[in-house]
Amino acid sequence: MMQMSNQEPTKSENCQCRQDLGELFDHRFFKALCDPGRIALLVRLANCSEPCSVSQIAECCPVDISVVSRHLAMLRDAGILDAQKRGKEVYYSVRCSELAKLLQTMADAIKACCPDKDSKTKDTNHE
Amino acid sequence: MMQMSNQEPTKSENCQCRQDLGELFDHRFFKALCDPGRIALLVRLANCSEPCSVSQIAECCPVDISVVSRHLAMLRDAGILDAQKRGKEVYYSVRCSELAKLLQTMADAIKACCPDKDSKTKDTNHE
DNA sequence: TGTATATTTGCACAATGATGCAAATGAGCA
DNA sequence: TGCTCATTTGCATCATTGTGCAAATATACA
Repeated sequence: MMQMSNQEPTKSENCQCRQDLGELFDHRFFKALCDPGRIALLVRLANCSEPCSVSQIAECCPVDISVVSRHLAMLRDAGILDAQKRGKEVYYSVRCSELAKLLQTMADAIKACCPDKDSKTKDTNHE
Repeated sequence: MMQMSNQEPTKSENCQCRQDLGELFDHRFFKALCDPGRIALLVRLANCSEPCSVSQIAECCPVDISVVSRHLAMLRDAGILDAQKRGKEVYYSVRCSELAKLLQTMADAIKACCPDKDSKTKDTNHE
């Protein structure tokens, strides 16, 4: 999941949100991040400049390493993390660009739904 | 929750993400949106230009109205929706500005963590 | 006050999710 | 091949969550 499907806002209406909000806001993405432990893993990896192995990540976690492994796999399946195998170890890292882009797209979509355009709409369809 | 706490990136380091990612990414926010039914409610309300009552919203939902009421309350408690009572009815609407701002802040925070600054960093700390 | 409508809440039950342990799988190395 | 380490997976258990029904609460109105 988390395919970005780079679709421009159609701006056929002055409300751009009627099109694809349901697809953009995928509950699986939010489900992946609804657990405090998984959030912690994301933060841990985001603060890390390099990919980290499961063991390295699990060092600072109070839970069993199998739990960490499962959580990392969930974040990977949600498109939030990237995993690459080097030897016996699996190195996880945050898919920063994709994640940032998705959040940005969500922010823009919600912004486009604002009834009062106080948030400085960049496409001012003046009429 | 969902207090925005308008803190500027400190940019003391070239990685701005080390500060408050853990607070910014609140699992309660994601938990509120991890259910497909609640996502549908958010989309429904975002597509609506005006606030809608619980009954109006529940009309297009396959679940009991009590479930809708509970879901709306969860989204309200998460800071995603606004509720205001008019007579016997409670009208819900999306807190567009706040929601967009939160998503934007998250996007920026993740963007700042990108190891390769391919995503057009707006604050180019050139060195 | 009594009635009707809108919404919320208590409760029970089913479904889902998180966790730890142990076993299995995969990869490097002697 | 046999051994070791890293990671994943099966399984059982416990906790959390979603759901619907019924009752309770809140508000408007006759």
